[in-house]
Amino acid sequence: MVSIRDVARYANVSTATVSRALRGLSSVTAETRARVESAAAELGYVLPFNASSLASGLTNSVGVVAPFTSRWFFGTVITGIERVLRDEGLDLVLYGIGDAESRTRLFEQMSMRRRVDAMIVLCLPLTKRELAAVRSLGVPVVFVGTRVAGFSSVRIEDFTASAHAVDYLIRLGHERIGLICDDDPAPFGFTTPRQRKQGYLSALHAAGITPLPQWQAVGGFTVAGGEAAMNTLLDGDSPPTAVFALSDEMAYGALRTLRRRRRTVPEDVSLVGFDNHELAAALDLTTVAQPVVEQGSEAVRVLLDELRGRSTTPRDVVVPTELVVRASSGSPVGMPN
Amino acid sequence: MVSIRDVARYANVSTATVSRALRGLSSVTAETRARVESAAAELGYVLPFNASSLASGLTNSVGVVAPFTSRWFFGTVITGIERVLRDEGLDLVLYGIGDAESRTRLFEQMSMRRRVDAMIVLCLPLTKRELAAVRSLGVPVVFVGTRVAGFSSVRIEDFTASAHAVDYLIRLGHERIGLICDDDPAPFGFTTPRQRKQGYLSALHAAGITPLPQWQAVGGFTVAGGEAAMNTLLDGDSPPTAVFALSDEMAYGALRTLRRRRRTVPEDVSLVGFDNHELAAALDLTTVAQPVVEQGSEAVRVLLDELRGRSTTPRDVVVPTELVVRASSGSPVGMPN
DNA sequence: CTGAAAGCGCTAACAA
DNA sequence: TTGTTAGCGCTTTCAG
Repeated sequence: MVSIRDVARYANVSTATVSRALRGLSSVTAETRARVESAAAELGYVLPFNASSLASGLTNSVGVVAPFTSRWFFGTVITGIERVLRDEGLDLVLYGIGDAESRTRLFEQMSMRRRVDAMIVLCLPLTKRELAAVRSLGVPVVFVGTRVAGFSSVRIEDFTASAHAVDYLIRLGHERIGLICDDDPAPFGFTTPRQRKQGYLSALHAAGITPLPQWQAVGGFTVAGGEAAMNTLLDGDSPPTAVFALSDEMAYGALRTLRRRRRTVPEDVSLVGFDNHELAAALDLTTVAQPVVEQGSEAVRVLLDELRGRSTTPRDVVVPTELVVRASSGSPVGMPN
Repeated sequence: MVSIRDVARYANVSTATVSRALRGLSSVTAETRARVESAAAELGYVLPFNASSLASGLTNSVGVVAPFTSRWFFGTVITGIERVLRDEGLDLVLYGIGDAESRTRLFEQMSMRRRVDAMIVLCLPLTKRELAAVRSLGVPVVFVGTRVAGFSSVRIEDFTASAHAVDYLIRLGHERIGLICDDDPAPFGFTTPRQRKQGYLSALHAAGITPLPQWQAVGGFTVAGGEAAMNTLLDGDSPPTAVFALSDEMAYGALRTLRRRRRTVPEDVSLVGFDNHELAAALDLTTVAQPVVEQGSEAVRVLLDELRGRSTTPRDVVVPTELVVRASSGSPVGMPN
């Protein structure tokens, strides 16, 4: 196995110079660097990660903790994260916690200790215990999608965005506006559902509308859940003429129910989702769009600022959302447009 | 920073014993192991990855190369991979190659050299050059979704599955069967599209049907592409009464076109997709289902067998597909059911 | 800007 | 089964 010594000999310099040249340190002549680089290329040499890491104390890796990797939102954030990390020459180590058991295990053993230089946690409000564990890592941590005291975060304004979407339905003339939400408290401790729900309530309140209990149904943030929830809503007393689903995926399920039960959209029921999921356009779904790739890449930028000492106080980056109006929403029948 | 020596002192053993106990080697008394483990827990100690790695020559990491992480298929495979890796105590390092530039960069610098103990490559037929580079890593490599000479693979039978789906349409009574496919050669060098297309052609051929050129349209494996392709198909001479889309996402786009152009499904046009994407059920799409999480976990199992010397010859694991019939397909109008 | 040499903190071989 | 000790292959002082 070719070592740094081979390269040093080949390029007629010391191993220290090889190390410096290959890491791009500025304290090397352009000419020397060129010689070292061509020697390394010639011999097919790259600095072995483990030896460098041991000597320098850095891992050149960032850990990403994600509850799911298969859901569109998470996969898309990860795309944004990965892209910027790789540009910076950092590796992305993925920690999935699909269920309670692996979550416990992850935070008990803290296998990322001394394994990563920094961490990004996706949409996962941590328990006090978990936060303490994460803090004990002693590395910069950025949260995406949730705000956590003492840490940086990148997120959207769930409350405001939801209120705005519901307000749009009110301005269309709707008075009976349903909600497809999640259990409260939500699984995994997600806080997003509650904030979006508060936005819904706030908008109704501002318009002087008192929401009836039968206007709310639990959809569990899945397509199947949205489907069932819409059935519940339609079966209630004085069913809503418009429905706000807290995620596009629940809205897809709701659309299926409406199709099955021969309700036309938006004439019988208007529907608004949340996310601008990749299929929202294909399904003509009005929805609250959030920049997802950008939240990932922005999280890395914030992280790098902390990692490289450019920033020392936690930052809270809020990225903008936008209501995208498509064909699934309109004024209730009998209203002028 | 607490070191292995601190733990050794605390537990009254040598550092070697601490190392053995913490790695779960069998050559340690249960009693000793317990003492070491509690000492480590007490002091919050885990074996630092870089030092262990340098001394042992192993990284305890597996590299995963994926062209996308945001697409459902890839995110889902990664879920399967991650889960098994973590159970085995291995880390997953993600290498995304969303564009040609990052692909080139990855295989030029081979940043995974000495960084991972093994690799999984997702759905990416590599060029000769890239294969040579990967081979030079000297670590086990498993391909998911493509078969590569000299390496193990986990995949489905694209050809057979497609032929079967088209044959189903033929048996329903369809004679004019369209195809929404991809460019040939496909972007990234994907081979899947061609194999599925061959399956389509083969099924038609077996039924004595000569496919007309206007029955084929390019959809680029995206929703928008599927939408456009379906428009093309409908505008052609003697348009098909059934359409086979090589991916569910293209089928979604096709559904949108059909909805917009007031064609009913399946009365006017039957539609069959491929993947059993998470939304296929919600959209009532008949499709070829493939086990996705399982392909990921199976790939890891194959990898572990090679990594641990249990297997030395490449294996080619083919997982089964299944045609899932839903409401988007039926006999052409005028046919008895 | 470059070189010499002393670690970085484990693991593996060997001995007991 | 456990302890002793010599590396693993760089990076980082510190000199020059």
